[in-house]
Amino acid sequence: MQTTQEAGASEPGAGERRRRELLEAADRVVLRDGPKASMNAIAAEAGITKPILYRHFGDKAGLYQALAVRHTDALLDSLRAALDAPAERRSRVESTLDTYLAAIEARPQVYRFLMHPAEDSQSSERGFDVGLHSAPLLRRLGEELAQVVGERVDLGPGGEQLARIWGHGIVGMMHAAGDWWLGERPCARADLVAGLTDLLWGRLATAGNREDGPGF
Amino acid sequence: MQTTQEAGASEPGAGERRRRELLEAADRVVLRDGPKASMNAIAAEAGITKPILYRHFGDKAGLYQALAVRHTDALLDSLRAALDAPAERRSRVESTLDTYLAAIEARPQVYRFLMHPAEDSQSSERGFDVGLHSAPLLRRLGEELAQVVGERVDLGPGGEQLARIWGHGIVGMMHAAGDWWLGERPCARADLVAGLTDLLWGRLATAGNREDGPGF
DNA sequence: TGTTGATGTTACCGGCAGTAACCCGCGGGG
DNA sequence: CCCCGCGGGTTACTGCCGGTAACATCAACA
Repeated sequence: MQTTQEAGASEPGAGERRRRELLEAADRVVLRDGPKASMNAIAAEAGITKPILYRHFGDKAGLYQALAVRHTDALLDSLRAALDAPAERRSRVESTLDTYLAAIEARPQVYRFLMHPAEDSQSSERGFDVGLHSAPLLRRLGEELAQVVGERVDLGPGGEQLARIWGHGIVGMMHAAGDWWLGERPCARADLVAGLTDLLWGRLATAGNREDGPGF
Repeated sequence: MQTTQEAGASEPGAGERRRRELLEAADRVVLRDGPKASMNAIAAEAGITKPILYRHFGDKAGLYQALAVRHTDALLDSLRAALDAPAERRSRVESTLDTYLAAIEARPQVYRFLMHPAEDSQSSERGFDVGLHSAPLLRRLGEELAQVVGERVDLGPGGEQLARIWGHGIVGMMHAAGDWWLGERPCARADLVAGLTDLLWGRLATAGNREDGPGF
């Protein structure tokens, strides 16, 4: 076995490499079978059997979380790049939205997996800790955006909290609209981006009522 | 053969009543056990056994959908009321947001169930029909809001499509922010409502940059 | 050589969704 | 009066999944 080329207790990154291989196999299966990929299928794809997966990731939620972290990191890098590009604010928002939509458009299976992960863990708690149930991806995106907004935009007193509200709100808007758009494809990506940006730019407040209808 | 409207056993609508009883039992179980409620548990709560549930609802997704429709209808009624109240536009938006948040605050278990229902069905299709995976509740809310906006607000040419984009976007914003808020409770409900409304009213566009930081 | 520890396997458990096959009371026709 | 069909109900099963215990293999080291 070509391994252990250097003496001592196994080379430093062997475990890490193995882990990455497993994650890539899991990725392939999830990409092929959707979120209902079974541990057996993932293990088979990786050329091993279930207990090894469990030794590496604890349980299914652990594997899913590891997968999610990978993809979320990648997506966050893209989004940060768009958010940091030198341009005026509206252009940044547009290109960030477009980056997100392009990502989910390119790999809808991955996206779907990220949005509906494990759901359970134990969490048999009372009504407490109702949180953290949904996709952690959305939370991370929301917090990240909140941080960017909070440290760059002057929102006056209480701005930190307002930034968090906006961060999660904007991310949710992006997500839901993207989800719907990905399913129905009612328009080009650019149209969706423009529409959402208009919404964020307050066009709902300034638009007039229609002559017909009860008004709004 | 219809029926035997006399004689105690079956009267017109008996099936409907039975169905409602079953749904109420299912509701109780879901409220108690969360989204992982099993068909066995639901059947036991209803005082019957599994196959009857399957005769009534086909499969678990069918039961879940029936439950979801009930709650979604109820929630939609509340929201429509808030949306139709006579007041200026901003007040309507605020009271609609507040109604939604009050609902999820009052019954977080029901809310969680509605947001993460079945996930599977068969749907082993290719990349097609990627849609309708997530909670149908969000889709319904989005379409409903799109309709209200589209028929009341003058959005110029292409307004129908823009209204749909906004409908789904606003609903997603409301949902994600509510989800986060419900989990962390970082502020009072009214603060969240105000923050989101500010966002929709374009405050992101008009806010200035902070002196420190790279600007936005 | 024998021990130890990592690595991998088989074989199993409990629980779930979903189904097949049986069961029982009741009304109607001979 | 008896039997027959039929709708509502149950028991008992299949197949799959997540998760685990116990066993097997092999390298390195004393």
